[in-house]
Amino acid sequence: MGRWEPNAHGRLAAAALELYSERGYEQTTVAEIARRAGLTERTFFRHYADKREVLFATSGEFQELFVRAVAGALKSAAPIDALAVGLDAVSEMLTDQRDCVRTRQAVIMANPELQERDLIKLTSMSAALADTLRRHGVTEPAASLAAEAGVAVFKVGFERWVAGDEERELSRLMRESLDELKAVTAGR
Amino acid sequence: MGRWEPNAHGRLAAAALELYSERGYEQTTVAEIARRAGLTERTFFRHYADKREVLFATSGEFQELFVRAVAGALKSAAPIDALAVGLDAVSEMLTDQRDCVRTRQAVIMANPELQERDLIKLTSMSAALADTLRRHGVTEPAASLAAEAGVAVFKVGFERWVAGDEERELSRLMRESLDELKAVTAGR
DNA sequence: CTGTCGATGACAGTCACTGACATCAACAGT
DNA sequence: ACTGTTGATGTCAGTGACTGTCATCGACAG
Repeated sequence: MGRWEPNAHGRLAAAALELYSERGYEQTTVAEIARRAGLTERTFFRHYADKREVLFATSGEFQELFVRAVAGALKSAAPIDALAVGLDAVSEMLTDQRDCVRTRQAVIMANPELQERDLIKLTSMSAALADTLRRHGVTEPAASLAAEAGVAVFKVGFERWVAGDEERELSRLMRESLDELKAVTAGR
Repeated sequence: MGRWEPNAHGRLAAAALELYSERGYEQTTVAEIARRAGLTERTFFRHYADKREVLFATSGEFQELFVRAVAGALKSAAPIDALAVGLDAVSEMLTDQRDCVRTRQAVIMANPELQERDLIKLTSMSAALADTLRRHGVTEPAASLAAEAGVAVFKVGFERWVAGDEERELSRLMRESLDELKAVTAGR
């Protein structure tokens, strides 16, 4: 057995989400998060680069899933259809964790600093998708634009899922959003 | 004559851009910016909410120009064509200030915190465009998606303009980007 | 001449974040 | 069993962004 309680990383993330959700992001100090996790402030910053990052621990995993799904589909599909496959993959992942995702999103939406961090994660996602498209022969600027379009569809579909009642499936909302984007860019 | 030198706001913005550009954003303290502008740190924060915001003083004006152009065109054009008119309007505005815009963009690209702020300004722009589309009868989610698409085209066109040589006109790059987006969402 | 106003300065305080060094269980090699 | 190393953590003293509060004092209205 180790010298310390295991999973300090996860304990910090859980404590942070609780506190941000209970009293708000700004009203929570890093020292409080660390104390609830049974650690010190200094140790918090050894696990997370800053006070915001603790809410985005899984974003790398999320990005990888999206990118892998798109890369797999690209061998036999047009870029826009490969992106649809990726959107389907992430929809499934999010559907499994609906309550946790909603709590987290409520915290993010309540604070501009967290929204900024969220946006740069989506930009990172867009860059990774564009890179994948390029590796499969899509040229610029089509690759960047397709990736941006895919992320835009994700943003709108996700927002509707979080805001709406539980009846509407995420994957269905994603497909509807993609169809709307196609319609609107076609001039309708 | 006033008690103080005029245009404290502008002096702070100029001093900040200089210092960020000369030695980098992180290596510059707010006290240094204020001193170069002949003011104190406390006064800096009366003019700008934080150290980042001083680089985004004109973003409100920029957003208004874009929105107004789109709103004007919407009376007789489809959403996507109205957005094209807006892109043309902002292209003209930026073309007039090419050197200053490039300096500023180099500073932003060199620092993640500034990129985050840039992204939330673009999101604000997207929200304003979506609102304008809704006011002109476009329903959700088409309005949000069209707005996101317009901003995506702006991002890609602008990036190519800043990165490329001076021969390529911004408005031309914007139109090319929009055409590429149409092509890629149509499945090609 | 006088009272209000508005932009600024002065100053103390909180908190996010960092660097440097100390601690000490676990573990490997002998 | 002895010992040196390792790695996650604690401790502590910073720096700098940002805020609240009160003082200052030309301009300007009446």
